[in-house]
Amino acid sequence: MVDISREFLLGFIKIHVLYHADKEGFCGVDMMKELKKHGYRIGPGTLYPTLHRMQEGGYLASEKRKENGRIRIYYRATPKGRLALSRIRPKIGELVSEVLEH
Amino acid sequence: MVDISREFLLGFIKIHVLYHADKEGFCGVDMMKELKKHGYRIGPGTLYPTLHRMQEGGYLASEKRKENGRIRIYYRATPKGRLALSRIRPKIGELVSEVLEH
DNA sequence: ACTTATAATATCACATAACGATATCGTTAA
DNA sequence: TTAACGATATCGTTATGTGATATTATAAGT
Repeated sequence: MVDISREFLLGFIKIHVLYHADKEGFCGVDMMKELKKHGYRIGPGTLYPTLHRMQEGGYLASEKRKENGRIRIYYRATPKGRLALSRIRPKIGELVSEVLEH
Repeated sequence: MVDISREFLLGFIKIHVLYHADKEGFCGVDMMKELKKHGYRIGPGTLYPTLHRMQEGGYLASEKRKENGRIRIYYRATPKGRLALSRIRPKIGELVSEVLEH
């Protein structure tokens, strides 16, 4: 655990993934860059298995696209993924009202 | 994973734990009740090892107290725990501005 | 055409964590 | 003294996290 607060924030990463998968779709490297912008350092050895599991769990669907000759795998949220996101939202609200506002 | 969004929310539970450990201290059963109020079902087999790990990681300190004859172990946040919490707060803010507000 | 560089994704091996079921341990009530 | 109970601990299995490394495919250089 490199960063002091890493163990608390792994779920946050997945939620960001779900959100972006719902909003616009992304491939692995896109997501790593996006997460880096938010201050999360996540390596391919963590991200890719996570994407695979989220897909197996039915939260994400993937599609292979050729782009500049490269094959890239794009992920989108499934209905189940969107449902999960909608259930997570109020929990974020609770966390805020407790941890941020008090 | 019983609940659809459980895997995303485990970190939330730890953050609630950290928050309450900072604010008022608690013992295991208190925490289970508190989390239940927030809609998280967490069993002793998950909570206690988590508390132990958080203590080993230096986030929590514990103190045994006798209460109605029962020995109960109370947990408080350490300086490191409070530091972690202060680093987590802005991440919650980011999550909100992205997932809740957009 | 062949080699090299590069970019995206996948896998391996090990360590750590989640969690239901069950056990332990100490105290009070009968 | 022992039965019941409440709080915490442990076990065993399965799942997850992670760095390091491999694979795959195209593009660029010679």
